Amino acid sequence: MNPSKLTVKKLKPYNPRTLPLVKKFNLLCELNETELTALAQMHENSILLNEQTTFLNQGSHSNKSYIVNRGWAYRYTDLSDGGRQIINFYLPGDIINPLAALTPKTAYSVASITPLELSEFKLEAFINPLITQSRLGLLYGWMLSRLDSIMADQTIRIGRLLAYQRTAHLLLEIFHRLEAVGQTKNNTFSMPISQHFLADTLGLSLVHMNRTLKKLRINNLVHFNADQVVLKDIIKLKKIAEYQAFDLIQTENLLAFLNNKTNPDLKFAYSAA
Amino acid sequence: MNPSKLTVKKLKPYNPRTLPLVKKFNLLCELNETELTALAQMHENSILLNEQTTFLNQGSHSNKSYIVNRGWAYRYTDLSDGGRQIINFYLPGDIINPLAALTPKTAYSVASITPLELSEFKLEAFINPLITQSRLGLLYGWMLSRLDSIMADQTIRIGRLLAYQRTAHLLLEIFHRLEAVGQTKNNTFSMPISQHFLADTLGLSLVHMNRTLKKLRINNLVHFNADQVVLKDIIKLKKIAEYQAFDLIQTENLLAFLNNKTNPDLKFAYSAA
DNA sequence: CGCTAGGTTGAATACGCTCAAAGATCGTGG
DNA sequence: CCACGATCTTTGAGCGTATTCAACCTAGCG
Repeated sequence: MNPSKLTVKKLKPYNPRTLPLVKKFNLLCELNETELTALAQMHENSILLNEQTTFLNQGSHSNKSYIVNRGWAYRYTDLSDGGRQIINFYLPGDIINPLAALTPKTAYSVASITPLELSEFKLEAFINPLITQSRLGLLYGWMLSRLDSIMADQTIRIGRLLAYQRTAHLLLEIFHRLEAVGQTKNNTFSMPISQHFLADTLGLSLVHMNRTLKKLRINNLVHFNADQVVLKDIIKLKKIAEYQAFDLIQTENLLAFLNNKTNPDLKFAYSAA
Repeated sequence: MNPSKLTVKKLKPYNPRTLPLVKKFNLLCELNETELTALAQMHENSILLNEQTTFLNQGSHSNKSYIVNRGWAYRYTDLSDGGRQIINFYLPGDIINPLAALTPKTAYSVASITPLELSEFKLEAFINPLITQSRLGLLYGWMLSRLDSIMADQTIRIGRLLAYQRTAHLLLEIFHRLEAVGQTKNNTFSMPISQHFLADTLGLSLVHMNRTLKKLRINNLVHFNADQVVLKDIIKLKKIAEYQAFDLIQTENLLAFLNNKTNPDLKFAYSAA
């Protein structure tokens, strides 16, 4: 990693509830003070990265995980013909390399898209709060499971949907993920990536990506202006994309589910003996 | 789940070391008696399923995880046009729904391909051994991370590789995963799935799948006989597929890595306070 | 003002799909 | 033992989505 592209600083005082990860978790259940403190501790240091900087290299060793506080990042692999496949994006509130401490090698590269503000943490340093405060462990596990769903949806998109559908599907996913951290407004969000990134995510050529976006524009489904995206008809988009993904905000009763997990039985199971 | 298709029985006495999951872990580090006992306990009950039976339904609630002891299963989603996308296969030694206890909904359906022998377990019942015996927790986390890599590879395959490459890539992945549980011999393994399954995995039509397999056969790279697959030139296949996936058996020093994780510092972090 | 990165469009090509039909294999029942 | 159906495999032919190649346009920046 080029040191010139990296700044480490202590975060200035902040309200934990404004942290994207906390916002996301807070949608799922009302966090108490102890939990907020533990999460705040995971955010204690901060890294600032320039845009377009690879900070995790395929095959390298790293036992560090990162919380995205601001900006976008992506995980990818380069191919011999000059092509690139983007595996997934990391948006504010996402965790990069969540199991780093348990794996000897980083399997894919991760780079920033925009200027990026990360909190670096070592899972092993937070294992105790995660397992002793049962709901935090559940939330962490829930998040791992969400990542798995995001990956599965990516497979569905590029495996069986047409370019037009794929694109609608991805826009919907990004919309809902940003919605969960309060970064949408009137079906509008900021998408700071070029068409090249979209193409490399959806397994399309740049040219076809462009034509596909044009078609969505012409059909009055999506409006693009600079990096602002407006989803003009979410219902129709979902129909086109066969979008059936887990909708975070509408998750009927994860709250009830989580509260249920704090029954004595489970407390015993999750708390340190 | 149709009860007629399901049998629950106690497993007859067995040597834990013959269990696929244990075999896989044992390649990574020499398990001690305590660890073997804990793993054996996770295998205490057994479910037998007929072939072609869906046993986890998209959207349903389930807090059960399963270890695959014998047979193949797959996770998939059906599409409105009658199509299907297979997200991943579950082979012996794999864990289905590893975080079930932490998630309110099963996001995708899972079905058996062959007759299937599973061990059902609830994660919460094994949280204590997993966290107090630090290496088991590491191995579980390592496995979650492996699943993530498998999903990422699936994205690379169908996103940026040609049908010919995709097929080679998938065959190599299956080969290495079976190798890890001792189910290969002389570059040969059993693949009990029709071409239809391969097509739905790789995002190809059945017809094109067939032509692609023929091309691999003609080029003398793979030999098919009934459900036996022989990889006749692994080096060349890897080159064709740009296969750079994590090779379990060659994992240079996961053992050293794991042993390192048992230093006093980490013991403290992982063991119950 | 000229450079660079990103976006847009046209035209030819190719990879993979659909439709269609014919073999192969296997279990089952007459 | 053979006939039959079901499932899987194989092959041909025409078509369509997406690719590649090649330009040109636009906006931002030094």
